[in-house]
Amino acid sequence: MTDEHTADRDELALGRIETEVALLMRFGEATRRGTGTTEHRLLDRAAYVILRHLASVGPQNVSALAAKLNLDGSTVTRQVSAMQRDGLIARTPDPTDGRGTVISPTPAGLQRMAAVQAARTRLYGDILAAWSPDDRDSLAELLHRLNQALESRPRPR
Amino acid sequence: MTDEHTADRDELALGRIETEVALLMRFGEATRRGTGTTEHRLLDRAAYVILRHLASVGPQNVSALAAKLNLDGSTVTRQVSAMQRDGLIARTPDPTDGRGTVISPTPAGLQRMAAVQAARTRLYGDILAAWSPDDRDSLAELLHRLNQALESRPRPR
DNA sequence: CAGAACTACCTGTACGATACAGCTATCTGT
DNA sequence: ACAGATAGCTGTATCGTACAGGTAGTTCTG
Repeated sequence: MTDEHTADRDELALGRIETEVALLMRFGEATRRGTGTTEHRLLDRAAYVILRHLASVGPQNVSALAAKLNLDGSTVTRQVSAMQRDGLIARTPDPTDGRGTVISPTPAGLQRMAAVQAARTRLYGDILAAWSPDDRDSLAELLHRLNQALESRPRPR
Repeated sequence: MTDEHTADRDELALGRIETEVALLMRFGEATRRGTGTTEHRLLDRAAYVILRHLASVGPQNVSALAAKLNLDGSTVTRQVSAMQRDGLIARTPDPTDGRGTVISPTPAGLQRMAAVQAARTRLYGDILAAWSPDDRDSLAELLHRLNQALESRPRPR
């Protein structure tokens, strides 16, 4: 912004970030698809994210979940139905609103979530085995800030 | 590994990384889905990735693309067919192998790819407007290293 | 307080991206 | 020259998602 070198450097960094995020996304998807192996036999990803959210902020109704996850309500309805069938969450009528249904994680659901989380953490430990603690911290911190930046800018258009 | 404090700190960082990557993935998908708005009207994501790869390493056959993108050959076949229909790539018989088909980007394809790339880079510039150049560089670098680490460990199991 | 407008959820349906299985044409090694 | 491998295509199935429409319950308004 102040001089041309800085502008160039920024351009470059942004391009690299764009590239790397795209690449990471590819990896994530490939992993998700390809890994029927472990976790995803236990818990498909949507269920994992829903459980994490329920665990962190407490029981929620379908609409709140949908809003948080950026998904259509109907999608969440179905995912929640599947999770109920699998005993991962429980539906109870919302006492304060006859239309609503409150979704709560079951102990089994929380336990499965924790197991998947642990497996993933282990996986990262494996992948980042050669990294210094400082680098790990930095990555965690920068990703956190990136997500914050993304969150505060939900409508890119 | 050497002392308990380090181990704890690592655990923590790994957990955070796991969380943030999952979150980033969610964002990416939500953006992809929700954004019929701009880029994705122009170029769906698979096409973008394919074009990027073709642009960076030159014309490829379907199998090579599939391997690189971690996708089934049939998937790539269909994507490539759609891209051919849209004039983004051209198929030519492989002169050195009668079975093969070489996929090359067309000028139109490269141009669309560049436009999407520019749009994305601009978007990141927007999102990271408040970041210092140093932080941007760090993020780019760490993401790059993360992807490298992921790549050298393609089969987590 | 009655009807209108809204909201929460569910169900039907459609679509896109993907995988797997099976096919044909071609190539390669013995 | 034949057997087996490989490249690509097509058929079919699945999964996650969205959108449209329906029903029941809630809130607002005159």
